[in-house]
Amino acid sequence: MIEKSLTKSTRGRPLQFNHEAALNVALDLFWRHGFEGTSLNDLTAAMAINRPSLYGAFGNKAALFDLCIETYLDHQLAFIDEAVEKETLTESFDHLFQSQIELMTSGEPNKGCFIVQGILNCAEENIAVKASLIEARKVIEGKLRKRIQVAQMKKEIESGLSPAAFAKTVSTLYTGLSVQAASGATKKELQEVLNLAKKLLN
Amino acid sequence: MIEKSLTKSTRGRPLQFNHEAALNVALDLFWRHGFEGTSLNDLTAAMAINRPSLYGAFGNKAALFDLCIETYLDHQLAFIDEAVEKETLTESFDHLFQSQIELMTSGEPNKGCFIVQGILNCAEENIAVKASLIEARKVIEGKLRKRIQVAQMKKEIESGLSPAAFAKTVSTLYTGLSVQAASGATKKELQEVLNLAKKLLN
DNA sequence: TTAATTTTATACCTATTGGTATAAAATTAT
DNA sequence: ATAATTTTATACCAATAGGTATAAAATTAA
Repeated sequence: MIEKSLTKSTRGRPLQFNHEAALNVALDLFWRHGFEGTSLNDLTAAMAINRPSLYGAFGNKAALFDLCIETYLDHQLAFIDEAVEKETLTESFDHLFQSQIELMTSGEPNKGCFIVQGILNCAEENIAVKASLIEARKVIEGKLRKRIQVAQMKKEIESGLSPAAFAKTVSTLYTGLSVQAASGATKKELQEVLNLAKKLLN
Repeated sequence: MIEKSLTKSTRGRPLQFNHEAALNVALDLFWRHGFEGTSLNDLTAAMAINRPSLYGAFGNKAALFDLCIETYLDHQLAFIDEAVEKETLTESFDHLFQSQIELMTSGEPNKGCFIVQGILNCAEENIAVKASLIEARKVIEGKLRKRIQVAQMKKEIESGLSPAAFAKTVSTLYTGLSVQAASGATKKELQEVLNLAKKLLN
């Protein structure tokens, strides 16, 4: 019953659009304009489906947004999992921030980070949406913390400082960069910031 | 003609509300819920005036928001001007970030930074609002840059690095902290981040 | 006291919002 | 073929958005 719309049905009129492609289009819109800034008319026009189809396939606007968060984490932020698996902590941070800058200065204008945009963007009535985003950030920060703990065990960095605090500091730099990108900073400017910030990361 | 509503009129029914107090109420709402997240009904209810009075006194919603930016810069961010006038660069940064953390963890939940919230918050149709906010950030970054140049002239820090890039790095940390605050970070957590980040600032 | 002037209050306007009822269209199982 | 099932299309809904027309209320100048 729950998987009604998840399992491919054998009877009835076939779906006339690609589920995943439509989801990516929705993510692109939410990314650029935020949850409240993207209307259902915007969505259905860009996804090239009509409104009841959207509700049938994705539930409602908030559920669609949640699916976009998943899509973003799985596809756009795959570099985070890559980063934490690097051999040294320096390599991890390099891969993390290089990939981030690349992603956030793609598009015209810069799209910044979908998660960060969303957290600041959504109004009070959509508190559930905001909670999903904050949870996503917590997951990311957890991955960074574990990576830092490994580095401490390997004596790569001093074991005195709190991994949680260090992870939050890295996360703070990450969010700062994404806001700068969203404010129009160029890739070159972000690179310069990153170069200066390396004092912090080593 | 232009100053029609700026000059205090001698005839006619007197204003029944305090202009500045009403503005502060509006700032508080916009700060918490953003430009689109704050409706005219929200505004008039909280300001305890009716709609035509708001339009008569402040123009329209966007003009009111612009006035709130000014109010925020003048009153809430006064510590930036204080900071750049400190004797040493270390003192400047200390005052800057201590004041910032204090401000952004005031309120329940944390209000974060009005400017940063606004930049990420506003939709495409309110591009003028966003431009005002980005301009405000540019002014702040300029003040930091000048302070850093002074420090270089006084040989307080090495003269090799670019003041603009350094200022943008400080600004990046600033915005990162404000997003962390808006995401629910505690004052203690922000302090820890700041302590780690001091490696960056010295 | 009356005329001019300014603010306040009520009621309204059009456009847009997220969401849905209903029936036609397209498919598969019998 | 026909019945069952699923998606699509059109049209609609109530609620809310930002903004304004109109007239009453409150004040000062004459």
